[in-house]
Amino acid sequence: MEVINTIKTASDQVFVDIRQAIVEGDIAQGSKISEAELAKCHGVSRATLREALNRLESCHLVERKANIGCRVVALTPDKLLEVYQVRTALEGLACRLAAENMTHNEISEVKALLNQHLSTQKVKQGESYYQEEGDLDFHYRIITGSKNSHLIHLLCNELYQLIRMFRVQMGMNGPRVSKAFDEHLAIINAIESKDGELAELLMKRHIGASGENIKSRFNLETVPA
Amino acid sequence: MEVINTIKTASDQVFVDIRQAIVEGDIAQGSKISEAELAKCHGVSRATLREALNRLESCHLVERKANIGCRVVALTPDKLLEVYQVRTALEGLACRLAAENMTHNEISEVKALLNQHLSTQKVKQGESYYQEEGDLDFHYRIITGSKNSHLIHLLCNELYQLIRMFRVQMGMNGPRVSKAFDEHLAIINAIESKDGELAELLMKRHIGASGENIKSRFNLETVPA
DNA sequence: AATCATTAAAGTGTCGACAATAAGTCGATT
DNA sequence: AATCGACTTATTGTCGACACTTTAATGATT
Repeated sequence: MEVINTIKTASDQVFVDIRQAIVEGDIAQGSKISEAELAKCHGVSRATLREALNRLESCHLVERKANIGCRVVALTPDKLLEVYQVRTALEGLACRLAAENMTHNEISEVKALLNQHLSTQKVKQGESYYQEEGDLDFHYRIITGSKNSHLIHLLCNELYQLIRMFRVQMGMNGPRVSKAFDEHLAIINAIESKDGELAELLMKRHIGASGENIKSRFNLETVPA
Repeated sequence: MEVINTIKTASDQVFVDIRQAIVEGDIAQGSKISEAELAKCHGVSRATLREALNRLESCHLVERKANIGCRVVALTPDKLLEVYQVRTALEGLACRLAAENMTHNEISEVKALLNQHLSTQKVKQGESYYQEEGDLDFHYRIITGSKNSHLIHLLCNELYQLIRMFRVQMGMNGPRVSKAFDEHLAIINAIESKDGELAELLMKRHIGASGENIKSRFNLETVPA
């Protein structure tokens, strides 16, 4: 389900490793990154590490300032809202384009995927990891189905990991699982009917619901008893 | 009107210089970039130049492949369409958010800006450069008015120069000038009325018209007599 | 003559060291 | 005692050289 990203160089490997460490929370949000330290830690030179840092900056996982250094992005509620607004607009577009451009075959595959999710969900009730992967997989297929390579790159390479970081570190799972399945089904049906307008609307609503879900969780955490 | 981008390091300067050369067409579309050559040409080391190339890749002006090299992006009709689809979605969102978040003062400034454009346009009929700058300035203000920093960064830092490249190298100007002014006026009025939905619709239509305009130009050029 | 293997050339990826900038420490001055 | 300034330290920016990969040119084989 990962975007095909063949690792050819040392900086590729370091980039992927650090990216995962940030997404999984092994490197804390907002923490400063020491080039020398991380380079030694990963067994590469600073030049190689800096190459990796540049790419991390491209996916908005770190922020650099000249002569000052590099910090892991901090997931404030504001930033969360901002990212979800952008994501909603872009995936809404992707969904509309998918209704125009997905082949019959691709649509069938997504429907098969959903059925597979359903059975997996029944077996592993409560265990949300698969569902989360499945959700991302569903979204990934719709996005690539848009056939807009610029949009695909933007979502899959530049925004995807940031969203994953949100979800992983906030432990998104739980009550939305079954609801999400129904929403996915409605979306792929709209796409199959070539109803781009409806597909876009449903996708926006679907993502908006996730956003609201996370937001409410934020409020619960920031206002404890 | 440029995004505040203080040049602090040598790679900053090289980045800005090469970016302009690409946007203005001094470096041809699709041409390969030799690191050694460009580095010598700009009087810096390859490491510094590579830093600049990384940033150029972030704004989608060049494409890199491991062990192969770096090429200036080629503006095919397909790519043009893709970028305009993304731009429409994002600036539409920006416009809706601007209707929610722009202050009365900011709105007044934009209106003053438009009046200034009108007079400039009357004086310099036919000369489209100012109008083009003005158009970008207008869009820039709406975008920043959204107050969504992620969206602002995406549009102003990662997409803006690519759009500028389109316009500069295809010599966009001409018959849409006066029409664009009216559309700008309608947009800012919708924003002033806090009608985000309408503002978004108008902006999408406005950008869509530009897109169609460029597309038809493409068709004229690709199918000569 | 065409194809494939070998080899030379050019270009990118990586490294360690040096230079420049920012942050922290200490002492002098008011 | 507090503030400012010079100095020290730590970190980032930049450089030139080397290693590796790709590409092409060359020559051997069928």
